[in-house]
Amino acid sequence: MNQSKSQVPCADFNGDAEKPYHHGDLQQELLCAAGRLLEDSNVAKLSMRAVAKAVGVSHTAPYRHFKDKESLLAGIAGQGFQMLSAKLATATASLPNDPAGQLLEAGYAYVELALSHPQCTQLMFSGILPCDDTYPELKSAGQNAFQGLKTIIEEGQRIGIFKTGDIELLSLSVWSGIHGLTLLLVGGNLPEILSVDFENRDLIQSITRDMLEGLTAH
Amino acid sequence: MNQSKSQVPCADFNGDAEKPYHHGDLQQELLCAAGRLLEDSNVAKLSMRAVAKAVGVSHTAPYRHFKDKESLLAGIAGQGFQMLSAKLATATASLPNDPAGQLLEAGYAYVELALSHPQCTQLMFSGILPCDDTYPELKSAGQNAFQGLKTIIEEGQRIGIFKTGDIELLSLSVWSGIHGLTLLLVGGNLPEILSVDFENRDLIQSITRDMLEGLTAH
DNA sequence: ACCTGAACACCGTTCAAGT
DNA sequence: ACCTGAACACCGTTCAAGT
Repeated sequence: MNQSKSQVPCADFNGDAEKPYHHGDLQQELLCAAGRLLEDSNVAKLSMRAVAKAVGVSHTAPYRHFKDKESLLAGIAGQGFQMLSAKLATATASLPNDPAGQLLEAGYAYVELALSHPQCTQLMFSGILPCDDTYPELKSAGQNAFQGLKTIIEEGQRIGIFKTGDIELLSLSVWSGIHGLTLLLVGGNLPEILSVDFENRDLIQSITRDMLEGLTAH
Repeated sequence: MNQSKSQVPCADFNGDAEKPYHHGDLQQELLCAAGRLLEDSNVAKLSMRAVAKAVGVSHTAPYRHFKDKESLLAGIAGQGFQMLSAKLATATASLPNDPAGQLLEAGYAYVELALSHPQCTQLMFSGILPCDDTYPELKSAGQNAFQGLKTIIEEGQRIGIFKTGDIELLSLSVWSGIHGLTLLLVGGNLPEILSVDFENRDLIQSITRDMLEGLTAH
């Protein structure tokens, strides 16, 4: 899958591509390479210098495009939130008029994305990055992702299958549940805690059902 | 600014030989100082050398007691899990025969501890530390914390106020909800996402109610 | 405008040597 | 047994200088 950095045995293939002094779109290439390197290890071990080297540029070049390392990380996290919004939108659109089903699909989407980009997911919610206006793009990307959930709850209330109540609070309850499960999965905490090795889909299904039904006996 | 040992302004108070060559309980002191320094910044910026300096020992001394930096971090996280278990136990004991109330108290306890040690909380679930047998103490501390929740669910089922079902799956649903809310609070993601500035207690209460009642309209 | 190389002040970790 | 100091291979970041 990803052995890209251990060694590059046949690195002579750049003979035909005379790298010009000015790079094409260095900013985007740095972001892209950084995202890849991030998943190869973890946020603590991602280095500016390694990113620069990965795109074949001097170790100070990134500072033309990113104020510092945090700013680069904010760029990666922003992309993560955008992917999340997109996946949630797709999941919602796939089951029109079925908010309960949409919730389940949203859960799948959330977990799937998180497990395919675990380090990025950690970064997005790690508190390393400020959530205020320091990185406006990061902030709005996060808001968009939450909006996706709110839309589902709103629709469920409108057609009368979800209980009434503050939409943001209900959305937060649902998000917390999915988010908590996702981070436990990503963090690898579950295998040591559950005595049975459940499939991820079963876990999401179980949690979604509990969120809909509640814990109380009837 | 590197005058490390050339001069210390008022360092004569060690005349009574307070500091012997062999330190009292260096391991515990390192752990303690590391926990403090961690909360002063974040896990990425915590350095072995700074910890050593904080307890007044050479920067290589910590390696007598911790194999590497990760091992030190595991020690901090382990303490965090122990505190969590203890708080959950206290919360549970405070309301005997009232599992629903215990759930709410457990939620308060979880959030309270997390907000008073945010960086430690991030570390505990960051995936930076392996959850397998690499750090047995860390693993069992985590299991103990989860056990606290399972006990509440079990009791609720026993007296018939919680629905039947696999205890671990139900516990996981509950934990996910509380955990998700907690991490969103700790990560600072909520202020940018909720348009109203709720009190933490109200958020926990709202989520606990939703977990008990469920989202479905009746 | 965009990139480089040297430079500085840090890191984590190892190891021979001191007490 | 426990700690130190020098050493090594890294970092992030700055800045004068090159194209």
